[in-house]
Parts: sequence; C-alpha cells; structure tokens
Amino acid sequence: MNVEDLDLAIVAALTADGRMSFTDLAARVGLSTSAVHQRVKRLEERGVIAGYTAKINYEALGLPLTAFIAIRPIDPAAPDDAPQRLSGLSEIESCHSVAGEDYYLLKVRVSGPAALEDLLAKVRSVAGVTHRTTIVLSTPYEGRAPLLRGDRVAGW
Amino acid sequence: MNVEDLDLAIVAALTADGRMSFTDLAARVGLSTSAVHQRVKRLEERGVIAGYTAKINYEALGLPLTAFIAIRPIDPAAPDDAPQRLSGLSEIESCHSVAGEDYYLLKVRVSGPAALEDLLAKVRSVAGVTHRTTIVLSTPYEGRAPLLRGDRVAGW
DNA sequence: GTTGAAACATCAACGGC
DNA sequence: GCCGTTGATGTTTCAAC
Repeated sequence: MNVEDLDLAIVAALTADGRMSFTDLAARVGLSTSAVHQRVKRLEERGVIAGYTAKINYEALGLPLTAFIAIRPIDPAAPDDAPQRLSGLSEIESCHSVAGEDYYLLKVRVSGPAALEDLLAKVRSVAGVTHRTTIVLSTPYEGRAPLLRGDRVAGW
Repeated sequence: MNVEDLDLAIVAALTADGRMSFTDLAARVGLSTSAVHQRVKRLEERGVIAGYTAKINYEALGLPLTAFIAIRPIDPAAPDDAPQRLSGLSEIESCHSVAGEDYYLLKVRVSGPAALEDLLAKVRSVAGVTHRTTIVLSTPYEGRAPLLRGDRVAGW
C-alpha cells in the first residue's frame, strides 16, 4: 500500500487533533496547504483515514461506568451472528472477535451498576451467555496513536 | 453538570463526523451556525468534548495485529506506577485500571506475532508479569457512540 | 508540489427574544 | 440566559501551472 513517512506524520498529527486546519497541518509537516490537502484526501480515499470523531468524556455525559464483557455463544454450532444481533444495544462501544476461551470482547459504557445489570441480561438473551465482566476503575490513557517507528514491518 | 438534549444531539453528530462544519451541524440540530458554535465551545471548555481524532485503519498502516494484554505487578506492595512506566511503549493504544484478577488491561497494535513477542517482553520488564494476552481476530465495530437514551441516569 | 483566487467556514461583537 | 445577524478574518477547495 506504500504509506510514506510524510503520510505517517500527517496521520499522527490528525490523531492528536482531528480538527487541525490544513494550514496548521502543512506548517507541521513542512508542506504547502494544498499539498497536505491532496495527501489527506488520498489517505481518506484509500481508507487509511477512515473518518474523524470527537473524543467524548462519558463521565460528564452520565455514563461513568465502563466495562469489558467477554462472551461465548450458547450453541457453538449455531450460525454466529452475535455482532449483528448485539449492534442494536447502544451501550456497546466496540465489539472484537477474539482468539482464546471467549468468542467476543465487548467494551460498554453505562450509567451505573443497575444499567450494567440490565445490559448483561440483554446481552445474554441476544447473543449467548456472558462469561466474564471486567469493571474499569480508571483509564490512565486511551486512544493514543500506536504509529510505526524504526522497526517497521519486519518480523511478519 | 446538566447536558441538554440539544447538546447530546451535537455530541452524537460530532462523534459520527468530528470534522463536520458548524454550518452542517447547525442544519442537523436546527440551530443557527453561531448558536451551535457557542454550544460546541462550551462543551469543549467543560471537558464534555475532550478533543477530536482521526479514525485510523491500522491494517493499512502496517499494524494489522490488535491484542489485549492483562497484567498484574510482580510486587503488589511496590508503588504502582505501571501506566506511567508503560506510557513510553508506543504500541499501547489504551491502558485501563480494572477490578478483578488483573490490575491493568492494555490494548495494543503491532505489525505481527514477532512484534507482539517483543512488546510482551518489554511490558514484562517494565511493569510486571503479563498474565493473559488475547489476540483480536477481527473487529465487527469499534468507536460507536454509546449515548444516553430514554432511561437516562436512573438506577444510580 | 505550488500558486492563486473564489467559495466557504470560523469567530467575536452586538442586538433581540 | 440563549439565540440570531452581521462582517472581518482565516480556511478549504480546485483549476492551471
């Protein structure tokens, strides 16, 4: 796919501040405004930049409780459309299919223990048995940019 | 803190598209451009909107392997500054302090198994013994907006 | 990648509800 | 207090080089 160092710098800058103007971005990577503009548009078209989002403080929004829920289907032989069936539950922020004992790992945001209890009941009824729920106490950091450094793609 | 429905609509729109212009945002929530502008600035000042970020396709960037690493310190009596000591490892996207058997849950992005092996060694040497590593096979969805609906803050 | 110019968005000051 | 209008400044966008 060939993403150059300049593109990595652009991606890093837009990860840190997704609303940075093309003018500032240009100054940061040492290019003209329209040159970065073209590169950003190309990164968007190629899907390297999949979009932009606001970072939300969910505590301030009344959803102070974050948890991870590991699940596995009740019937392992049944067609596994759990992600789709769970997608209606708005409390679920992300859904990963994982290797290991569990099938899926969900990250959820709720208003408190009672809402978590309700959610767990819904998850059970929709997509199998909940296996393990891990409560998040605090989040030292989140959404950092894990970008490529010197060691690059060697090792695959 | 008192976040109104109008603010929730703004937050939802900016979660879906963090670079949406105030003009479009205004049309979407039925306000004038400067009215939404003022509300967004207030949401930023109050910390409800903590910033903006680009959504990156890490596979396209050469980091196709995502994993969760659950850790606990070697010496539970020692001062626990693991998040800070781990913050130098750029592969770590997020670090949550959790309840349960483990102390921290890390989400990491690497280029492949060899890079994961290297990272696990670094995590061990820096912040304790790695207890369980869960490989992500695929991600049906991620970064959705878990916003408040009718049930609100009841239940706390 | 660059320049330049038109269309558009941002932001602060002011007035009205 | 919150919303709307205005106008100056800055930004985005696109064609031509």
